[in-house]
Amino acid sequence: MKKNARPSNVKKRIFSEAIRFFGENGFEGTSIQSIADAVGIRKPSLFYHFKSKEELREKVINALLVHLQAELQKLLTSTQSGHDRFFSMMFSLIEFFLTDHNRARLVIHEMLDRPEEVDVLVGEHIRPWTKTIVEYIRLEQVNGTFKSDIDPESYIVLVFMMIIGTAAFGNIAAAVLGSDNETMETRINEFVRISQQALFVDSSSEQLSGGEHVQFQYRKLL
Amino acid sequence: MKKNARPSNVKKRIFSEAIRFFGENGFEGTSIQSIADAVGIRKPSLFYHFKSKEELREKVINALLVHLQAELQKLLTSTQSGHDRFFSMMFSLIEFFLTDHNRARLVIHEMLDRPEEVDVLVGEHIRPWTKTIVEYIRLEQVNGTFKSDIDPESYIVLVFMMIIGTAAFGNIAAAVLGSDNETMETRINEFVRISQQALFVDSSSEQLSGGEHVQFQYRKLL
DNA sequence: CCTACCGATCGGTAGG
DNA sequence: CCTACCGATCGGTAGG
Repeated sequence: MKKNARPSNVKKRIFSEAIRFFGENGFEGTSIQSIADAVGIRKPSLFYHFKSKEELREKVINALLVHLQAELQKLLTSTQSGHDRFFSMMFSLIEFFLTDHNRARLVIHEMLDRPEEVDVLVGEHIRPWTKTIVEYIRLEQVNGTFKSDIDPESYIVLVFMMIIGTAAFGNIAAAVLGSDNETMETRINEFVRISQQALFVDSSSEQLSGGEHVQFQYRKLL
Repeated sequence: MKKNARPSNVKKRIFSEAIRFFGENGFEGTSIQSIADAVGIRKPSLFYHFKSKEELREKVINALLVHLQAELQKLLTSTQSGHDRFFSMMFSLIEFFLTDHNRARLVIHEMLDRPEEVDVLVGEHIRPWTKTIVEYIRLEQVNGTFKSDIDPESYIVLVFMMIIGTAAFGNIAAAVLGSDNETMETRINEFVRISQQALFVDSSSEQLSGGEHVQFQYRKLL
């Protein structure tokens, strides 16, 4: 009976507090004690659910990538044109990281601390999806819709960097410029503009339709 | 006599080891002991030069921004056209972070850990330069050389994210895509392409001249 | 720049 | 899930 029991509430709460603390302060900057305090249990009780701090880290980052993978999976089941699928995936990424900026912070912390391990996990969960996008970009290059001098792999990585950068420290970067009127919305608008104008051959027709598509969806986030 | 002595060799070595460790492992992930070991002194000796770990952190990040500021300053003294100055500053940023990826890692770590403090320092040392760039972009928008729908502030922030992202985890991100043939050079080429096509109205003439300009310079880094 | 030492906190275990 | 406890390491000080 107890063998097949689903994760207890306590275990779930440890998990969500760990995501929060690891995202906010990083792994080294987070003590098991602080997580236990936040959950409302004693420190040794935490080791009943997770045998070490390291295991907690691994399960947290793994869960995040599985979650993202599931979000991307949803999109494939709904039959769409390549065009729609492409922008849906782009939006899905934006939504995932922007709805909780600690996700982006967590990923960045992990990429800094354990690049090889993150590579393995991303390879398992995310690489199939990036490959799909790469193939789609190549197809549209042959069709003449997308610019021929795009390097699809680099393009995806750079777009990804803009997304997690915006999510992780978007709100702070405004002060860098000394302008108060720069909102998150204008930042995302500019991101959409940049990533699309780097893509479409005809930046006056196709680009606009794609732009409207993405803008329509991300507005739900704001 | 000793009062006016310049920073001793030991102090300098503590400093450079601190940059290395803080960049590689972050502030919380670095112990004073490990820095002392790397320098070849005992731990308490370090506190003769820096009164606390916190002071060491502040001086390290401050020195990095002063260094970057100095690099940007150089460009203003050499009289150039607005066009050349713009691309020189872009290149200067790329060079600064790509010649030592720990600089980018350090900045990212600090932005994650102490956003407000980084804001203050960037405001002091970097904001004047971003303002110059913003003004130049607005000028070229009026001239009709740059696209009218650019949001200059957001554009600069997003370009900055691509640069430090590439410098900090550029080499790792290649594995994300499962392609071995994606080199740092193609990544930077794609970065230049994206950031320029988002800028120029006429992407077949001006863009190419700008592109050649930047490409010519960053090749020195590779 | 060193030896000697400090209280606090770290991740983690024993045993219930 | 708790109490009681562990060795190791943390940043930092005293005093020379």
